[in-house]
Amino acid sequence: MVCLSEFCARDVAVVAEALIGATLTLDGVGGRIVETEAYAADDAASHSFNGRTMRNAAMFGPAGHAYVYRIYGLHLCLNITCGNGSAVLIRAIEPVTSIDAMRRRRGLEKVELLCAGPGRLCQALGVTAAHNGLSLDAPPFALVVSGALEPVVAGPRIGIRRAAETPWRFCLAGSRFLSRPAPRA
DNA sequence: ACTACGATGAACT
DNA sequence: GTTCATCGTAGTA
Repeated sequence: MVCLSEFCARDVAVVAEALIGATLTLDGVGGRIVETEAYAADDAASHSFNGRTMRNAAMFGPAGHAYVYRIYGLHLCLNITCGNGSAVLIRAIEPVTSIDAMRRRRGLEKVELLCAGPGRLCQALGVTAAHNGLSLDAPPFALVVSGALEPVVAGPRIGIRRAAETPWRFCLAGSRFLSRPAPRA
């Protein structure tokens, strides 16, 4: 496999789909990515749509880095940058490693819910605002993309008002770890 | 300075 | 299905 920055520096919808099945960890805590969304630069739903600002600066930095932002004043969301103002939101992970650490942060909870949602997975992995801009190809992060061709279903993105029909949410077909039911194929 | 509003999650009915 | 906590950011003045 080519290096991560090359993998990410492609069409953001292609990257979002290709990231399904990849393994993401932070300090060894993490698992398999099962749900993503693509946000392009020329995309009315994207934070980068109105140009570079203090908050979205990481989206305009190198591909393969973290873009972390706060939403609704309380939750954090983690994205993987794809260059030129585009990024992939990580919406759900299937917990694999250090599930005990996730439970310490999230409380005793069904494993299906530990990383089922962008805010939940940030809490479970221990993502903080200090991780904004860091490479996902170096500690404390590790991101290993899957060589296998995963069965993916696409549908509309969650929780946006503009460009609401664009089918840029990608889910691992049949996964029990999604933030919401997968769109019907 | 002021204001409106989120790429959400949890706790309700 | 509904409500609401909670605040940084960005747009406006």
